[in-house]
Amino acid sequence: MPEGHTIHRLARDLQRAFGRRPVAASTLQDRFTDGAAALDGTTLTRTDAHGKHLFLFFRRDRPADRLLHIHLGLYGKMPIARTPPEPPRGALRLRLETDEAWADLRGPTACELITPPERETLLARLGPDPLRADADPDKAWARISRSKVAIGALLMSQDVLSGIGNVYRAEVLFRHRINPYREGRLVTRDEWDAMWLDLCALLRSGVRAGRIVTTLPEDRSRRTGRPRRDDSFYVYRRAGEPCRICGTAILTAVMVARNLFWCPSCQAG
DNA sequence: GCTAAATGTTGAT
DNA sequence: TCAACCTTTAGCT
Repeated sequence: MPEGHTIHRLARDLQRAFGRRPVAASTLQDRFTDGAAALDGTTLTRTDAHGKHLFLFFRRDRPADRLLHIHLGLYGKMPIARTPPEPPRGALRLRLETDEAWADLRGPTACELITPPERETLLARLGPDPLRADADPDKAWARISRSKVAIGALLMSQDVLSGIGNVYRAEVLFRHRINPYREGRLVTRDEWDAMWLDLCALLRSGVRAGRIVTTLPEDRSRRTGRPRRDDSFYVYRRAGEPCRICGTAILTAVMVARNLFWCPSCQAG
Protein backbone atom coordinates (compact mmCIF):
# COMPACT_ATOMS: atom_id res chain seq x y z
CA MET A 1 0.00 0.00 0.00
CA PRO A 2 2.57 2.58 0.87
CA GLU A 3 3.67 5.28 -1.53
CA GLY A 4 3.54 8.93 -0.51
CA HIS A 5 -0.24 9.19 -0.78
CA THR A 6 -0.70 6.43 1.83
CA ILE A 7 1.54 8.18 4.32
CA HIS A 8 -0.05 11.59 3.93
CA ARG A 9 -3.48 10.10 4.29
CA LEU A 10 -2.39 8.23 7.38
CA ALA A 11 -0.96 11.42 8.88
CA ARG A 12 -4.29 13.14 8.35
CA ASP A 13 -6.39 10.26 9.67
CA LEU A 14 -4.23 9.71 12.76
CA GLN A 15 -4.54 13.40 13.61
CA ARG A 16 -8.30 13.24 13.27
CA ALA A 17 -8.69 10.02 15.22
CA PHE A 18 -6.18 10.56 18.02
CA GLY A 19 -5.34 14.25 18.16
CA ARG A 20 -5.74 16.31 21.30
CA ARG A 21 -6.52 13.59 23.80
CA PRO A 22 -4.36 11.14 25.70
CA VAL A 23 -3.70 7.84 23.96
CA ALA A 24 -2.94 4.45 25.38
CA ALA A 25 0.11 2.98 23.64
CA SER A 26 1.08 -0.69 23.76
CA THR A 27 3.04 -3.31 21.84
CA LEU A 28 3.46 -7.07 21.62
CA GLN A 29 7.04 -6.86 20.37
CA ASP A 30 10.07 -6.66 22.65
CA ARG A 31 11.79 -4.32 20.24
CA PHE A 32 9.37 -1.49 20.98
CA THR A 33 8.53 -2.09 24.63
CA ASP A 34 10.37 1.02 25.81
CA GLY A 35 8.99 3.18 23.03
CA ALA A 36 5.39 2.19 23.67
CA ALA A 37 5.86 2.76 27.41
CA ALA A 38 7.22 6.25 26.74
CA LEU A 39 4.24 7.15 24.56
CA ASP A 40 1.56 5.63 26.79
CA GLY A 41 -0.66 8.31 28.28
CA THR A 42 0.76 11.18 26.22
CA THR A 43 -1.23 13.35 23.85
CA LEU A 44 -0.77 13.43 20.10
CA THR A 45 -0.36 17.05 19.14
CA ARG A 46 0.65 16.98 15.48
CA THR A 47 1.33 14.64 12.58
CA ASP A 48 3.44 15.34 9.56
CA ALA A 49 4.46 13.48 6.41
CA HIS A 50 7.47 14.01 4.14
CA GLY A 51 7.61 11.62 1.22
CA LYS A 52 7.15 8.17 2.75
CA HIS A 53 8.19 9.27 6.24
CA LEU A 54 5.61 9.86 8.94
CA PHE A 55 6.23 11.88 12.10
CA LEU A 56 4.00 11.95 15.16
CA PHE A 57 4.54 14.66 17.76
CA PHE A 58 3.41 14.12 21.31
CA ARG A 59 3.14 16.59 24.13
CA ARG A 60 6.53 17.13 25.58
CA ASP A 61 6.09 16.01 29.19
CA ARG A 62 6.74 12.30 28.87
CA PRO A 63 9.00 11.40 25.95
CA ALA A 64 11.17 14.42 26.59
CA ASP A 65 11.47 16.24 23.31
CA ARG A 66 11.24 13.14 21.21
CA LEU A 67 8.88 12.28 18.41
CA LEU A 68 7.78 9.10 16.71
CA HIS A 69 9.20 8.33 13.28
CA ILE A 70 7.37 5.70 11.24
CA HIS A 71 8.29 4.31 7.83
CA LEU A 72 5.95 1.62 6.53
CA GLY A 73 8.50 0.13 4.15
CA LEU A 74 7.22 -2.30 1.59
CA TYR A 75 4.36 -3.87 3.52
CA GLY A 76 3.79 -1.93 6.69
CA LYS A 77 0.20 -1.05 7.58
CA MET A 78 -1.62 0.98 10.19
CA PRO A 79 -5.36 0.65 9.79
CA ILE A 80 -7.53 2.82 12.06
CA ALA A 81 -10.85 1.55 13.37
CA ARG A 82 -13.63 2.51 15.78
CA THR A 83 -13.69 1.01 19.24
CA PRO A 84 -14.13 -1.57 20.60
CA PRO A 85 -10.68 -2.86 19.69
CA GLU A 86 -9.98 -6.43 18.73
CA PRO A 87 -7.74 -8.38 21.09
CA PRO A 88 -4.09 -7.62 20.27
CA ARG A 89 -2.48 -10.47 18.35
CA GLY A 90 0.57 -11.53 16.40
CA ALA A 91 3.34 -9.24 15.31
CA LEU A 92 1.93 -6.00 16.64
CA ARG A 93 4.53 -3.22 16.76
CA LEU A 94 2.36 -0.47 18.18
CA ARG A 95 -1.24 -0.01 19.16
CA LEU A 96 -2.69 3.43 19.78
CA GLU A 97 -6.04 3.58 21.50
CA THR A 98 -8.54 6.09 22.84
CA ASP A 99 -12.19 5.80 23.91
CA GLU A 100 -13.23 6.20 20.29
CA ALA A 101 -10.57 4.74 18.05
CA TRP A 102 -7.69 2.28 17.83
CA ALA A 103 -4.95 1.64 15.32
CA ASP A 104 -2.47 -1.22 14.94
CA LEU A 105 0.93 -0.72 13.32
CA ARG A 106 2.34 -3.88 11.71
CA GLY A 107 5.42 -4.61 9.63
CA PRO A 108 7.00 -1.16 9.45
CA THR A 109 10.62 -0.68 8.41
CA ALA A 110 10.94 2.02 11.06
CA CYS A 111 9.09 2.74 14.28
CA GLU A 112 11.37 4.70 16.58
CA LEU A 113 11.53 7.66 18.91
CA ILE A 114 13.92 10.27 17.57
CA THR A 115 15.04 13.78 18.48
CA PRO A 116 14.26 16.88 16.39
CA PRO A 117 17.87 17.08 15.12
CA GLU A 118 17.65 13.47 14.00
CA ARG A 119 14.49 14.37 12.14
CA GLU A 120 16.26 17.28 10.45
CA THR A 121 19.06 14.97 9.32
CA LEU A 122 16.49 12.66 7.83
CA LEU A 123 14.61 15.43 6.05
CA ALA A 124 17.85 16.85 4.67
CA ARG A 125 18.27 13.86 2.37
CA LEU A 126 14.77 13.99 0.92
CA GLY A 127 13.98 15.64 -2.40
CA PRO A 128 10.81 17.70 -2.92
CA ASP A 129 7.54 15.92 -2.13
CA PRO A 130 4.74 16.66 -4.64
CA LEU A 131 2.22 16.49 -1.79
CA ARG A 132 3.83 19.29 0.20
CA ALA A 133 3.02 22.95 -0.35
CA ASP A 134 6.63 23.87 0.38
CA ALA A 135 8.02 21.57 -2.32
CA ASP A 136 10.40 23.10 -4.86
CA PRO A 137 10.35 21.10 -8.11
CA ASP A 138 13.41 23.01 -9.36
CA LYS A 139 15.51 21.11 -6.85
CA ALA A 140 14.51 17.83 -8.49
CA TRP A 141 15.01 19.30 -11.94
CA ALA A 142 18.54 20.41 -11.03
CA ARG A 143 19.40 16.78 -10.33
CA ILE A 144 17.50 15.21 -13.22
CA SER A 145 18.67 17.63 -15.90
CA ARG A 146 22.34 16.84 -15.39
CA SER A 147 22.09 13.12 -14.69
CA LYS A 148 23.08 10.22 -16.89
CA VAL A 149 20.96 7.92 -14.75
CA ALA A 150 17.75 6.57 -16.29
CA ILE A 151 14.63 8.60 -15.51
CA GLY A 152 12.98 5.40 -14.26
CA ALA A 153 15.68 5.17 -11.59
CA LEU A 154 15.69 8.89 -10.76
CA LEU A 155 11.97 8.89 -10.04
CA MET A 156 12.55 6.21 -7.40
CA SER A 157 15.40 8.09 -5.71
CA GLN A 158 13.98 9.69 -2.60
CA ASP A 159 16.82 12.21 -2.51
CA VAL A 160 15.81 13.48 -5.98
CA LEU A 161 12.11 13.68 -5.23
CA SER A 162 10.23 11.96 -2.43
CA GLY A 163 7.02 10.02 -2.12
CA ILE A 164 7.11 8.33 -5.53
CA GLY A 165 7.19 4.53 -5.54
CA ASN A 166 7.05 1.74 -8.04
CA VAL A 167 3.44 2.27 -9.14
CA TYR A 168 3.64 6.03 -9.71
CA ARG A 169 7.01 5.62 -11.45
CA ALA A 170 5.64 3.24 -14.07
CA GLU A 171 2.35 5.05 -14.48
CA VAL A 172 3.60 8.62 -14.73
CA LEU A 173 6.20 7.60 -17.34
CA PHE A 174 3.46 5.96 -19.35
CA ARG A 175 1.15 8.95 -19.05
CA HIS A 176 3.90 11.15 -20.48
CA ARG A 177 5.03 8.58 -23.04
CA ILE A 178 8.59 8.63 -21.75
CA ASN A 179 10.79 5.56 -22.03
CA PRO A 180 12.02 4.56 -18.55
CA TYR A 181 15.58 4.05 -19.82
CA ARG A 182 16.00 7.58 -21.14
CA GLU A 183 18.76 9.47 -19.34
CA GLY A 184 17.59 12.16 -16.98
CA ARG A 185 19.54 14.85 -18.84
CA LEU A 186 17.61 14.03 -22.02
CA VAL A 187 14.25 14.76 -20.41
CA THR A 188 13.12 18.21 -21.54
CA ARG A 189 12.13 21.00 -19.22
CA ASP A 190 8.59 20.91 -20.57
CA GLU A 191 8.34 17.18 -20.01
CA TRP A 192 9.54 17.56 -16.44
CA ASP A 193 7.17 20.42 -15.68
CA ALA A 194 4.26 18.40 -17.01
CA MET A 195 5.33 15.31 -15.10
CA TRP A 196 5.68 17.20 -11.83
CA LEU A 197 2.24 18.77 -12.17
CA ASP A 198 0.80 15.40 -13.01
CA LEU A 199 2.45 13.79 -9.97
CA CYS A 200 1.00 16.51 -7.74
CA ALA A 201 -2.48 15.78 -9.06
CA LEU A 202 -2.10 11.99 -9.04
CA LEU A 203 -0.78 11.84 -5.48
CA ARG A 204 -3.46 14.21 -4.25
CA SER A 205 -6.17 12.08 -5.78
CA GLY A 206 -4.44 9.05 -4.24
CA VAL A 207 -4.76 10.65 -0.81
CA ARG A 208 -8.42 11.41 -1.41
CA ALA A 209 -9.32 7.97 -2.76
CA GLY A 210 -7.02 5.98 -0.50
CA ARG A 211 -5.64 4.15 -3.52
CA ILE A 212 -3.81 4.78 -6.75
CA VAL A 213 -5.79 5.30 -9.94
CA THR A 214 -3.85 6.65 -12.89
CA THR A 215 -6.09 5.77 -15.83
CA LEU A 216 -8.33 8.33 -17.50
CA PRO A 217 -12.03 7.38 -17.44
CA GLU A 218 -12.10 6.94 -21.22
CA ASP A 219 -9.27 4.42 -21.04
CA ARG A 220 -11.05 2.11 -18.59
CA SER A 221 -13.32 -0.71 -19.65
CA ARG A 222 -16.77 0.51 -20.54
CA ARG A 223 -18.74 -1.98 -18.50
CA THR A 224 -18.12 -0.36 -15.16
CA GLY A 225 -18.59 3.23 -14.21
CA ARG A 226 -16.15 2.94 -11.36
CA PRO A 227 -12.60 1.81 -11.91
CA ARG A 228 -12.22 -1.83 -10.97
CA ARG A 229 -8.89 -2.81 -9.51
CA ASP A 230 -7.76 -4.11 -12.90
CA ASP A 231 -8.71 -0.83 -14.53
CA SER A 232 -6.67 1.41 -12.29
CA PHE A 233 -3.33 1.25 -14.11
CA TYR A 234 -2.00 1.54 -17.63
CA VAL A 235 1.08 -0.64 -17.24
CA TYR A 236 1.83 -1.53 -13.61
CA ARG A 237 1.69 -5.33 -13.16
CA ARG A 238 0.23 -5.76 -16.62
CA ALA A 239 3.21 -7.51 -18.25
CA GLY A 240 2.16 -9.39 -21.39
CA GLU A 241 -1.27 -7.78 -21.46
CA PRO A 242 -2.22 -5.44 -24.33
CA CYS A 243 -1.57 -1.74 -23.87
CA ARG A 244 -4.85 0.10 -23.24
CA ILE A 245 -3.90 2.68 -25.86
CA CYS A 246 -2.18 0.80 -28.69
CA GLY A 247 -2.60 -2.91 -27.94
CA THR A 248 1.13 -3.71 -27.87
CA ALA A 249 2.15 -6.21 -25.18
CA ILE A 250 3.38 -4.51 -22.00
CA LEU A 251 7.01 -5.28 -21.13
CA THR A 252 8.62 -5.79 -17.76
CA ALA A 253 12.20 -5.66 -16.49
CA VAL A 254 13.96 -5.06 -13.21
CA MET A 255 15.23 -1.51 -12.65
CA VAL A 256 16.75 -0.46 -9.32
CA ALA A 257 15.71 -3.79 -7.83
CA ARG A 258 12.02 -3.29 -8.59
CA ASN A 259 9.82 -4.58 -11.37
CA LEU A 260 9.34 -1.96 -14.04
CA PHE A 261 6.54 -1.99 -16.61
CA TRP A 262 6.17 -0.04 -19.83
CA CYS A 263 4.69 -0.07 -23.32
CA PRO A 264 7.49 -0.37 -25.91
CA SER A 265 5.36 1.33 -28.51
CA CYS A 266 3.76 4.26 -26.62
CA GLN A 267 7.04 4.78 -24.77
CA ALA A 268 9.42 4.10 -27.63
CA GLY A 269 13.02 5.17 -27.51
C1' DG B 1 -0.31 -26.20 3.95
C1' DC B 2 3.71 -23.97 1.31
C1' DT B 3 5.94 -20.41 -1.64
C1' DA B 4 6.60 -16.16 -3.80
C1' DA B 5 5.66 -11.55 -4.21
C1' DA B 6 4.43 -7.00 -2.53
C1' DT B 7 2.95 0.47 -3.59
C1' DG B 8 10.70 0.01 0.39
C1' DT B 9 15.23 0.99 2.30
C1' DT B 10 19.82 -0.02 4.11
C1' DG B 11 24.26 -1.72 4.21
C1' DA B 12 27.79 -4.88 2.60
C1' DT B 13 30.44 -6.56 -1.55
C1' DT C 1 24.48 -5.82 -7.51
C1' DC C 2 22.70 -8.39 -3.81
C1' DA C 3 21.06 -9.96 0.55
C1' DA C 4 18.65 -8.74 4.68
C1' DC C 5 14.75 -7.07 7.14
C1' DC C 6 9.80 -6.60 8.44
C1' DT C 7 4.56 -9.07 7.67
C1' DT C 8 0.60 -10.35 5.05
C1' DT C 9 -1.67 -12.43 1.22
C1' DA C 10 -2.46 -14.49 -3.38
C1' DG C 11 -1.92 -18.46 -5.70
C1' DC C 12 -0.59 -22.67 -5.72
C1' DT C 13 -0.69 -27.84 -3.85
